[in-house]
Amino acid sequence: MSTRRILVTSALPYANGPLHLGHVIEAVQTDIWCRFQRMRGNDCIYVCAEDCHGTPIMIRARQDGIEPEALIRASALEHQRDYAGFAIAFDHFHSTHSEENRHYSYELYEALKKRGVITRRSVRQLYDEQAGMFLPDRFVRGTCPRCGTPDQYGDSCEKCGATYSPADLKDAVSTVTGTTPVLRDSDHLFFKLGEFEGDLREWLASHGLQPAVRAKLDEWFEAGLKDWDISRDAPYFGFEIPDAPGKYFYVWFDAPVGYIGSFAALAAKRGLDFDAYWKAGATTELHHFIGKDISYFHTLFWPAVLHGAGYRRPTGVHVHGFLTVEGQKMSKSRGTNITARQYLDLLPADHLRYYFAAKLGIGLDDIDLNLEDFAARVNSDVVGKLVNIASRCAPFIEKAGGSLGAQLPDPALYAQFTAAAGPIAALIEARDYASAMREIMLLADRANQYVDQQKPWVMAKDPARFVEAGAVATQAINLFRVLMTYLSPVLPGIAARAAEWLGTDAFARWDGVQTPLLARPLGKYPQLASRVDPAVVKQLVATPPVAATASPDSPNPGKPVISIDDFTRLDLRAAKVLEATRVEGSDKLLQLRLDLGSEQRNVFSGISASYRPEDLVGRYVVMIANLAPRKMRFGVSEGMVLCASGGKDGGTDGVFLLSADAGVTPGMRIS
RNA sequence: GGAAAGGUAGCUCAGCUGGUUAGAGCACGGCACUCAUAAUGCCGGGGUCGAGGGUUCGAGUCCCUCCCUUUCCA
Repeated sequence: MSTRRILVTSALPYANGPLHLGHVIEAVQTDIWCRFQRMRGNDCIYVCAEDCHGTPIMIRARQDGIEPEALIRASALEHQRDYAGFAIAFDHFHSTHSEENRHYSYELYEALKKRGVITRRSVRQLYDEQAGMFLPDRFVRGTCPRCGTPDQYGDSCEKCGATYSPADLKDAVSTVTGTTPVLRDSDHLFFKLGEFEGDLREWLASHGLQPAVRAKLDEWFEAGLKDWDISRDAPYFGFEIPDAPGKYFYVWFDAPVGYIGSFAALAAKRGLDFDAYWKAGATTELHHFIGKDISYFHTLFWPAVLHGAGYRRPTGVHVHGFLTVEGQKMSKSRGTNITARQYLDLLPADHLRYYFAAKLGIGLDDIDLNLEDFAARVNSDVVGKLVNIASRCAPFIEKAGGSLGAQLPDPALYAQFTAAAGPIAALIEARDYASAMREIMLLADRANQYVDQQKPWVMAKDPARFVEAGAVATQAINLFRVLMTYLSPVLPGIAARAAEWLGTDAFARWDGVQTPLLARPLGKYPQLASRVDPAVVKQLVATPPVAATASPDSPNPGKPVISIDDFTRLDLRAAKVLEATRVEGSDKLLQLRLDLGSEQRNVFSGISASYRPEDLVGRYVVMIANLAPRKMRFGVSEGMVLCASGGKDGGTDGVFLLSADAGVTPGMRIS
């Protein structure tokens, strides 16, 4: 088999928030494939990068009172740490805010311009005069022009599903300043996607995209390919366009270029041949793993841009569905927006990797993380079936002298297991991991049946039959080794521990299973994996742990000095009380509906003893807007209202709400 | 609104181009075993395959209508 040279990417995480399990499932899908390719002897490179540009980053940095560069640096570190926690084995993780990316963004742009597929025309957009900037759709809210639902985004209505232009919105408000935006014209640069329809059709015809993706593409072709707006006006965090001062590349133009930039940085380090991977006619493979939300960019714009600029096009674009939790889409207020870190703080990475693998097929269907199912599945498959084969046999090896036997008592059974190497490899190659896991677990059942039939524990009661029991164990452990080889791309942590026990080369190569492990001394059997406690799994969607506070009994607690950065982590806002109601069943809590300007929040506050609900409506309070939502018996509290209180030591009873002076409007920042 | 995907045992899912009594894992019940992280093995109960029509000798599998869920709309 000739060695394939493969470059693989997964979508770049955006630098404005932590990694959540939706990012993780994609990275796991990609990582399994890459590890598998390497075991097969292929030369497989996996790159990714931090996606750093765009208005949201700029606004977020401004809100946090830091430079965008500081924001993206911190975010990239956090993302890489979390990816590492899930054993995602990147060859390189780069940044779209890098010299390499600037270089290739310019190069692609220049090439496209030379080819005559960049055009310029005027666009009328909403402009925030106070902030001095054009507003992306997501930064405008207003009333849906069709159904009249208030407080909708500038591009579509959540209620009736209508899509429209922000200029059509009624009572539009900028979420940046809270002011009413005006219409203003500006020249934009466009990529003439329609010029590439023939090339795209030809490319699609020769590449095995998933049927659902293909159907979607047909739909897009049917509708006609429109020009793509690739520029944005200053102020914008990104790359300024060389021949268009004051204009920047739209983040979606330079984001996929991040794949190139990241590879280029790696190539410089390793001395790889750049052209062999990226220039037209390249014989290497290029595979992108993405979520279905961004398939338009990856199946139309990206191949067209690459082709237009004289670059090679992707070999494969592999699209997966979204991750849902407990049957619902991930939602902060429901507590189902599980971050990578939250998971890693509670449970081992391999367990989730297995669960995802067991559910990832080739379709675009959403994948549900059902917590009960997760615990049952992992405990039963990974621990009860797979690891059990090894752990139940290890004692017999020890009794037989500590080494694997010199031959297999049942070579035919072993051959059945190794015969699966081809079919299982084909399934993983085709990214049908769910089917592969099913096949593997069927074999795990067979291995347990074998042990059960042989009854080595009966043999081990008679010292004269220790060797016989050891032979059965040798057979079973070899069966385990075959299965562990198939699973090692999925379970790198367990595979690493098993390799310490069986030998470092035990799972190194896919076809290593052709040679059984015999007459090899084994170390002490290690705990390879442990069961998960369903109660712990439940905590994934429970209240995020509240940061430990100073010990309550220290008088006037002398809290440590903090930096301005610590302070700016708090998003303090002025909020207007829209509704206040007593909470049935609680003598302390009031339920408040707060207006934050851009949104409304539901907050529970323990002020019932000091305030009457009817006195609160209409007044302003101070709230922490970025406090993690907390699930309470009566509902989810999405923030916290600040009060002064004397406490029992202060000698004063009651709590006292903080408020703001006249002139304040809902959502104003407090600093 | 337009389009797509899906609705199969309590749960998570397989069921290819229509063909014998609809499958798996988990959960559940019984039995066996005790080597193993209360693991494993054997047996079993459990589904009008979203609803209603139609095509066919025969439909979970094709067609139509409807209901529900999810997603996409640059």
